[in-house]
Amino acid sequence: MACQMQQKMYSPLPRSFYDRDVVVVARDLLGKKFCRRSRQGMTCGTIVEVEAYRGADDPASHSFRGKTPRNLVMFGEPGHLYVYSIHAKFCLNAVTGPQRTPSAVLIRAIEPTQGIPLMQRRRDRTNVFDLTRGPARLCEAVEVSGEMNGVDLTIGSRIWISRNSYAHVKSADIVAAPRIGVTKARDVCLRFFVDGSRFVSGPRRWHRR
DNA sequence: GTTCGGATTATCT
DNA sequence: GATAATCCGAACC
Repeated sequence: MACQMQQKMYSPLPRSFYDRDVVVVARDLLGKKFCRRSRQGMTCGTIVEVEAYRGADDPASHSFRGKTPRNLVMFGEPGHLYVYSIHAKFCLNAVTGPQRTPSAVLIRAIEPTQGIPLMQRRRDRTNVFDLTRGPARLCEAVEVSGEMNGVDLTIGSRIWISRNSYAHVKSADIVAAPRIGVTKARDVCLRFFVDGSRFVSGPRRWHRR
């Protein structure tokens, strides 16, 4: 029985989860369990901060100027991992749908729940708040790099996202704010994070003017 | 082939 | 909060 429950908890979210509007998926990803199994061991955490990147209508999105070798995965099937490099670091996204729209959710921060010693070793940091706060820090902590670009998130072998019955995030607990680091479309609030979480990167409050 | 800038972070003050 | 470090992809020639 316990085994069955664990099986259900760890099973990856299905393709249909990702095959929806990118903003819906982004908000729905908050509170879900992010899982990464590597040769060194398991690292997991609760997703607390994300950003949505649309397609042709979003000048801040990589897919805004059409298909290139770099952003090819964004144009493909939803539910795949899109990894890109920036400033000599990596960031990881989940490709969303529907209708093959080139949209994706950037996962900016998780609250570590499993494999913390492994994360501390990879990051060369002991402070738990410095392990997975920020997209590039997260990638380093869970060992995701460019080689994993395009991996299917619905298989559940190396990397996946699952339901999390212990951390249900209500709509009222979600704060929307402008995306961090983007120079275009600054006025659009497509960054979402769990209100009150200490594991969120950047400003945790944002006042609408 | 060269230039340019970015969905960042660490390390200062 | 400001700045340097750092490297890859895209755009242009």
